Amino acid sequence: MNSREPMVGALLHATWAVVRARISAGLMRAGFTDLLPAHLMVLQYPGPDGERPSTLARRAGMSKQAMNQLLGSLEDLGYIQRVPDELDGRARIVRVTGHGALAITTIRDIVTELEGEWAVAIGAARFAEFKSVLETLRQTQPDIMD
Amino acid sequence: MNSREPMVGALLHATWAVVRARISAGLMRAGFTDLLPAHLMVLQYPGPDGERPSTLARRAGMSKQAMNQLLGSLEDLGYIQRVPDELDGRARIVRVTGHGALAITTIRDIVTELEGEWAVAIGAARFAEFKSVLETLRQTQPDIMD
DNA sequence: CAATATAGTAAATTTCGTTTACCGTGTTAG
DNA sequence: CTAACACGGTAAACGAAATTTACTATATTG
Repeated sequence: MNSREPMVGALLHATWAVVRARISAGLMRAGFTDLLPAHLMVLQYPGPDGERPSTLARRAGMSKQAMNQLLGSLEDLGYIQRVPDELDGRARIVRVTGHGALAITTIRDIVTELEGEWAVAIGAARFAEFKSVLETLRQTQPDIMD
Repeated sequence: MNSREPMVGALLHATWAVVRARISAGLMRAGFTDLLPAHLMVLQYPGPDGERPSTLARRAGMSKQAMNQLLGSLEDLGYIQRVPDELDGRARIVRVTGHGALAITTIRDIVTELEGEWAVAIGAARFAEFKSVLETLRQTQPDIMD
């Protein structure tokens, strides 16, 4: 019985940390020095534009209060706005500002570049298969929250 | 140009969240109710036994001070001990207690079970390939810390 | 229309990690 | 040999990030 074999949990976390580090470093280099790590959860794919705070909270796997704090600071920093939903007096809709869109584009470019490197490293076909498996496995878990 | 395609960052993070949730839920069910989420970084594969605090810090990608706080609370809770290193008067060695070993085994069983489900879901061969790719990609990043 | 559910907010608290600063031990260069 | 430096660990203060608890206002349902 071999227990020296690394387990998916650790592997997934470590590999995600690689992406995260690249995004953070790239954003700093691009001048987005006011973005904190937690903000990435909001700006990351597929971005918050047009969504409700509570939808974003569920998507990020955190409470709506926590998400609202993130949105509050992102609003203070000028990346997003929260406008009233015309169709539902209780709700708000997140709108990404021009500045926010620029940050999102920057993140997307950074990740695209990394994906390119990875595709070269292990082969485009294998990498595509890898992403496809990831997507399938993620959907194993119904994201019920709060 | 299709920008509707999910990117690795989000995928990795979401999939890791699935594992994390399973571990937390399983630990609670098994009675380890005093373990906090951050403790998993220490107890997760391959476990801290015989290692130095600073080694664990580097492995977890955090400062040695942060790791020491985790180790301190895990010691208070009876999961580990820190004993002096006989060969180096400055260093300490982490020793997992019986209780700690039980928690580690529990985590390992939970992840093994999930891996089994995943292997069934997508096929054992594809899953093995998936893990292999993960391992390769993780090593893209040299883990230099502190 | 009353009861309940939903969306969001606010404040306090806890958890988590970094920063700054330090002590003691080991290693190395002169 | 010993002075300088590197290394492992620790402590306290702080900052970041998320939860818990509690509440308001609007929608929906019976």
